[in-house]
Amino acid sequence: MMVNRQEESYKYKKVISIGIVSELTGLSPRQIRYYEERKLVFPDRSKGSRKYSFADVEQLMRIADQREEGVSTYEIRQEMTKELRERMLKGQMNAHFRMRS
Amino acid sequence: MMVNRQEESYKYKKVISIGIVSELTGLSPRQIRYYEERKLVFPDRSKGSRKYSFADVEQLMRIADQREEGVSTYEIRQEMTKELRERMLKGQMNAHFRMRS
DNA sequence: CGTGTAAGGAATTCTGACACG
DNA sequence: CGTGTAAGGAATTCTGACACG
Repeated sequence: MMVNRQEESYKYKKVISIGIVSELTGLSPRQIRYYEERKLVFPDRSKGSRKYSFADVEQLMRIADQREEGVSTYEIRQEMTKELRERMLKGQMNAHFRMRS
Repeated sequence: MMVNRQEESYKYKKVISIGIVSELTGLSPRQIRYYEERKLVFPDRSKGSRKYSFADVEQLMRIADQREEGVSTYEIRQEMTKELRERMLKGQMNAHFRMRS
């Protein structure tokens, strides 16, 4: 499951405009912008307009699923922060004990 | 070097507008459109406007290199057709003899 | 809270054409 | 042949705001 650097970068390169993201996710541009306001996605800006990565698109699809289940943007944000904390902790443990994942 | 289907698709999904492709390749929109006219790239259309994949971007970078070396669009096209013929022939041989690549 | 919409402006993209060479 | 540019129009995106609830 290893991917070369070039291949990997496709997933994270922010090159997709909001209209296409809207088509890809089924979310309205309004919703997509609102989720940014709530700090759930972080597009780049290219001359004023938002640019998203495929990773962002995946993230937005997860958000859409959770919203359908009635999860609030605040709760989604909490969950994200929590997962980030866990990943950082795991990273620290790896650094200390040279664990293999 | 195997990549899952999701990962793979990022490379070929046509989601990038011409302005971003221009930034990514250093080519002008005019040049990019011209190379399409010469049948060197084949963007999709989303409501009238061209959409490119990362594979297209790579292809355009190769074209840019060749053009700098003085290769004409006609010659580049010939080379592409030739490579396609070879790949198709190889595919046929695989089908017949169950060769492993 | 989450989303729709109308508003006005700025930037993008499209095509066909003329220019140069 | 390959590329720049001005032209006019259409579609996109942006922001801040009002609306509903």
